[in-house]
Amino acid sequence: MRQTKREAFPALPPGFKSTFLDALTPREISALLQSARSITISPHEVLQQEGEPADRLWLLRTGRVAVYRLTRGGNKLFLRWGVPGDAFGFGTIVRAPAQYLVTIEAVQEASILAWNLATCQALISRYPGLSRGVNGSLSKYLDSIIDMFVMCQLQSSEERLARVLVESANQLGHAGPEGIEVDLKNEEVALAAHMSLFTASRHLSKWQRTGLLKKHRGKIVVPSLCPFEKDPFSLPIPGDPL
Amino acid sequence: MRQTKREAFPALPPGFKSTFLDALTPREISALLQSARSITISPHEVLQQEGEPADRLWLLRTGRVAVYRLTRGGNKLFLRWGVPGDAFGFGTIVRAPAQYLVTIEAVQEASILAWNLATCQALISRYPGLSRGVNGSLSKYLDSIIDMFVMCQLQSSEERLARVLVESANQLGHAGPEGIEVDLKNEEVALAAHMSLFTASRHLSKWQRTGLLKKHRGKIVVPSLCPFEKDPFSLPIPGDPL
DNA sequence: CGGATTCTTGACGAGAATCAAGAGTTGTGG
DNA sequence: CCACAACTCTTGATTCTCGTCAAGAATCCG
Repeated sequence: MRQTKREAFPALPPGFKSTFLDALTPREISALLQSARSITISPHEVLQQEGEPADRLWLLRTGRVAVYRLTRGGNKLFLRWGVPGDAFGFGTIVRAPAQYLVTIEAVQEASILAWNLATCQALISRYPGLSRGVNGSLSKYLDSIIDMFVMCQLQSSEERLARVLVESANQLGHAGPEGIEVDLKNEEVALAAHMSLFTASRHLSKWQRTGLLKKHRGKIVVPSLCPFEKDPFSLPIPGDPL
Repeated sequence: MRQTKREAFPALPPGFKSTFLDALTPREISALLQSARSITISPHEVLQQEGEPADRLWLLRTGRVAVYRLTRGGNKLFLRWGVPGDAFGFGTIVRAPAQYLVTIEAVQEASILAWNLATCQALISRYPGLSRGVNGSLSKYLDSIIDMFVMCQLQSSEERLARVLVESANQLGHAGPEGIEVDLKNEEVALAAHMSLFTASRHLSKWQRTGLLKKHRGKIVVPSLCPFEKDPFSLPIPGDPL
């Protein structure tokens, strides 16, 4: 119902849905959008880097981003994908002055709305619904991080990779002649599934031999036969490890 | 400054500090405390169980609790310690109707303030500062979970155990004749450090041989020589793995 | 055609879980 | 006060998963 109204906003793409805006009235959303600055970024561009002072709040309009932590060695530790409707940079309004605590990078061409620190502070004191939106978003992130943590602690590399493939197909995949195509390199899937490049390659090769999927350079194709419903890779996996 | 005022509340122990209450005025805190119910629980008692409908918001007054997830096999996946000032059960106010998504259990005798669902809803619409308190708490938890995740992905079992010991000594430890005593069984330390009982035992034995600590049944004693400042176990560990 | 990426595969080894057996500690009841 | 049971901890042997390294194959691009 409220969503129907929100679709009327020219600044937001049709079908746009955001936990972040859920607690706001259409009038408030309108005011929020007007005070935002619109940005476009390309794949591999970095939106925010952990450690930098947090002075911007973002709302992803279209496209996809990856959220990760950098290790001391400069490696990436994947945390989650960001999809349209996701907001980032909460440190800016929650515990200013703060620093970003994750790094965010585009994986697809993305369009973003941004508010600077001063605007955020003005908005937050004016619209209490904004705080509740932040609550909802933070709570969702917390949930998803806990899930990711549980996954990494309890599942084998094979299970993790399968899950990542299904999630990626859902979130980043697009229909192709042979099925759903996911434009990710082995390195990127491995990152998201928290395993080495080689382990990922081995599992993927095995699945390709079994005919579960087809691989190309920088792309994985899974047959579109109902893989959206249930994890198709959960079957070939031996006994439930729990 | 605000903290000085808060110490005046008879319902709160002296020195009590809580992110959750930080955004509220003394008057609001007073109202909040009056509408709370006070509870006491003993070690191993379960405060909330994941999956149950979230109908209570908690604030830990004194004592310690453990926050964890249950696996399908009934095993525990440790997430964090809860210390006085920590609040739990945010689902109750953030996305009602909700279910608890973690299990919380006392590890020490604990005293807790609780608000039921109806009260929460009344309070949340009345005091916008409450939302900001929730924001701060959620953001803190998110940060700590990410840290825990990073730790588990990048550090060896030895490093993790060392870190857990130091943290446990800080949070649960009490002074004894030979040093700081931590009343945890091997099984519990292993749980917190995310490793098997046996791996934990091996590392602890090794450290005991080196003289870094002393062990008893259900208790670990670390010499109180400045272990509060810096991780004393970081030294014997070989090259930095990153 | 090079040159740069990306991917594959095998060999090897480190780390940690599992299993098994037993030693040490605590508490209880006779 | 001792004997026994229950619990907790230790240690070694074994196994498994997965990361690392090395070498080379496949693909893409200028």
